[in-house]
Parts: sequence; C-alpha cells; structure tokens
Amino acid sequence: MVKYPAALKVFVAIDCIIFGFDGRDLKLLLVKRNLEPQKGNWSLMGGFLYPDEDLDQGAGRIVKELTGLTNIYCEQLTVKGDKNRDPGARTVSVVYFALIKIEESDEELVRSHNASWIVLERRPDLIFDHNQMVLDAIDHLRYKAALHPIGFELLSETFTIPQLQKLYEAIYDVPIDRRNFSRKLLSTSLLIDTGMKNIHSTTKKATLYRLDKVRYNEKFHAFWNFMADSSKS
Amino acid sequence: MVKYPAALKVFVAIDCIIFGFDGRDLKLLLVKRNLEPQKGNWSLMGGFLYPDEDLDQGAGRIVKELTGLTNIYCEQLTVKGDKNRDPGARTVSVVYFALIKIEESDEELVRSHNASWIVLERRPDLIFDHNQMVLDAIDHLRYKAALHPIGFELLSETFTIPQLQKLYEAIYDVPIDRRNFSRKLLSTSLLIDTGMKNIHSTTKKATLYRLDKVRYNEKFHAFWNFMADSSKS
DNA sequence: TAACAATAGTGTTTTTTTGACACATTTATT
DNA sequence: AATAAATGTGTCAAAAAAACACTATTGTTA
Repeated sequence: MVKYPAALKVFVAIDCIIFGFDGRDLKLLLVKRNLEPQKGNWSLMGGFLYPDEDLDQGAGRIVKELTGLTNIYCEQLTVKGDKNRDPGARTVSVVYFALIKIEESDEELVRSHNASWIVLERRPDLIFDHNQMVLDAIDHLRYKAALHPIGFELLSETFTIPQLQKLYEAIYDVPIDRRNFSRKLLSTSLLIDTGMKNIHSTTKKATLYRLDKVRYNEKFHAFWNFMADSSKS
Repeated sequence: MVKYPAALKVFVAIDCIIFGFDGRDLKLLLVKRNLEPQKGNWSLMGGFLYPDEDLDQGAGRIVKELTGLTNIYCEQLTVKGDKNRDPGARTVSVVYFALIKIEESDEELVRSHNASWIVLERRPDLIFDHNQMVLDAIDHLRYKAALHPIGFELLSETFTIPQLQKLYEAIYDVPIDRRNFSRKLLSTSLLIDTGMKNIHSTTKKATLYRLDKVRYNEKFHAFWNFMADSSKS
C-alpha cells in the first residue's frame, strides 16, 4: 500500500449536457441554480462524484435525478480542469453528453429541480466554463451525427423520415434535399417500416419507422456519411 | 466563497499514450516502473496533476519529461475513474493521446526513465486500466486518422508517399492500393514536393514531400476520407 | 554490361455514390 | 371538386472510388 501526497487531491464534478428535440428545435436541459455559488444563474446539471461510484454511474445518477430516465444515450465528452475554472476550489469536471427523448422525461422532476428545456440558440449565459462545454457538445453532436446513426436517440420510438430530416436540419442548420436524404437513410437498412402512419399530420400522413435495434448495435461503430459535406473543405 | 465537502476529493492523474512509427511498425512509448505500486511492471507514462497547472499543461509536462519534446500533437482522449482502478487510492486519470516522431525524442531521457519504444502488437500487459486505455487509443487513432490528416505527426519533416502509405497500412492493418492512395493524398493539396528524393532507397528513389502547414491548419477540422471503408458496414 | 528484381510514378476504365431535379399521391380545408 | 401542403418515388448527370496495367528508376547480379 502506497500513500500519495494528500495535497494533490481535487474535487471531481460531473456535468451533463442533455440534448432534446421537440420536432423543430434542438433544446438543452438547463437548471437555474438555487445554491451558492452563482445562485440564480443558469448552469448544466451536475454534481460531485461520489466516493462509491464510477464516473459513468455518477453521470447516470445525475441524469436520472433530473429526468427520471435510465438507459439513455450518454457518453463521456471531455474533462475540464483549468486551474481557475471553479472559483470555489480546484475542481476537475467530467462532462457527459446525453441525448434523450423530451417527452419521456419527467416534467415534474424537471420542474422541481428548477430546470427547463431551452432552445439551443436561445440559451442563456452559463456559469463557470459551461458555455464552452456546450460549444464542445454542439461540435461533438455535429461530428458524431454525421458519421453514426445517433439522431434516433432524440426521436420517439417510432418516427417518420421527415421528422428525422428536420432533426438533421436543426443540427447542421442547413436545408437538406428530401429525396436524397430519404434514399440515404433507407439504404442503411436501419429503419423498419411499422406499417403505421403519422396520424397527427394534417396533410399526407408519413410512414412511421422504428429503428432496427439489432442492426443498430451491430453497425453503430461503422462509418456512415449522413452529412457528406458537413464542414468539408 | 463556498466550502465543498473535503471527503469528496480524489487524486487526479494524467496518463499519456505516446505513439510512434518507425517506418514499419506502430510503437508505444512505455515505462517499466521503478516505483511502488507495481514496481517492475509496465505502464503508460503518467503523474499527478499539479495544483498550479491546467490539464493540458500537465500532459505537456509529462510528455516533455520523458521525451524532451514540446509542441507535439497531444489531445485529451478520455477520463478513467472506476472506483477501484487504482488500488492505492481513489484516483481519476485523464488520458492523453500523443503522436510524436520517434527520431526526435531524446533517447537518453527515455532510457533514464526506464522507458522503451515497444511495437504495438507486442506490448506487454500494463498496470491498472492502462490496457484498456491503449485499446481506446488505438480505436481513436483509427477513427481520427480516417477523417483528419493526422498521420503526418508520426513521420519526419519530409516523407514519401510510400512511407505514408505504410503508416496507414500499419494503423488499419490492411493493404492499400498504391495508386488510389497516392491520388487521394495528392488531391488534398496538403503535400508540397520538396524536389528531393529519398536517398536511402535501394531501388527507385521516392519523392520527398513536406506538409503544407498553412493549409493543414486551415483544413484540419474538415472531414477527409482517407480510409473510405475503414470499419464500414 | 545486360538482365533482373524491387520499388515508384502515372494512366484508364468501370462501378458506386452523390447532387439536382420532376412528377405523382395523400389528406384536411375551402 | 378544387386547392394547398406535405409525402413518396424516380431519373439523370456529375463526381468519387475501386480495380486494374503499364512505364520508369536504381542497385544487384549473372
């Protein structure tokens, strides 16, 4: 057994960037702090790492505390550790990137935490280095969604191709050709036709698809090319 | 000023995965520990985060201590924080991913740290969760090198296209068509013909190129497609 | 010194993928 | 029944990728 010098110890926080999509806009789940420091200001949902949990567990705990959800898409994004990032104490923050289906989150829990779903482009200024974390996360979302079939995590269990297209248009803030998008998505054979239609439409009712989870898991790490020219030379 | 509960403090380590390429094989710079715990076993180069440094500074310090190099390619890869990952104490490790030119590293420094360049496929078992870190890093190298012009960081200032191809073949462990590879690389206009030839060749001497650093910096974040079918469906 | 082996450099052709576009269909509303 | 708004499917040309063949250079060897 070896002793490390206790002076080197720091606090480890976990902050979660939680994305949602309401059919038109990308949204972030943000909390208005009711604790010092920075009481009354907006921030990401976060907390300290507990002594008895792994990092991923901690992130899961924090997301669950706010949304009630488990088994969501949640991956580690970065660590922020600038020496003055938290004026309270030397703190290293592990940032997680989560995608959830807004309608599945527990409204009551969200409200009780003083949190809200806020349209990404209209987000307020955040505390500490949380603004930069969000910028990192948007970058990551664009990067990842261009290469991997990740968008489904933001849509309901069943969804239409036009809905999926609106999501991609929101992520990249560009118009996409309907016909080419449809062809590309269907060619992945990740989509299963449920035989049902989107009854909420007031015009022609679009086909509802669901994700082929077997194929999704098998092929998730393959490279696709959903946005051929996203940030291309 | 707010007090956080001191019981939550943990040690923050930094571990560096340092890749090199000798013209034939990918190599890792590993150290044989001469300190407890796990004295005599192989590990990544690492150390604790100092109170007065940012994370990236810490990584730079650790890489410099071992190789003498500054201004190398070094990016944050992940954080590992499983509760029992370090039997000595609760420790969170920030893992960095570095690419260096082997011939530029300080041999004497490397030796004095009990470190060696070891062929990736013949690496020994490593301490703690360092094996998993290396697996993560290989994944990341394959991912990143397929999309961004990162390979140059492992080659000398001037290099030939066949050398670059051998590097890519080592990274992905697949044969690549010489003619298609050459065409693809040249089409990026990242390469500048130095007018010189590789005099070490015993057969036809290949053209030496150097990287167009201006264009490299401008276009680094663009998506390329150096390995169209790497891990494709 | 001519043949050779090994490596490098540059084409061409075919196939696949992308991008741009046109037309027909469904459905609530007028 | 006409209309507007959205969905579904198809075509064609351009671009990119994959497969493949030939020529050139250089040290070694017969």
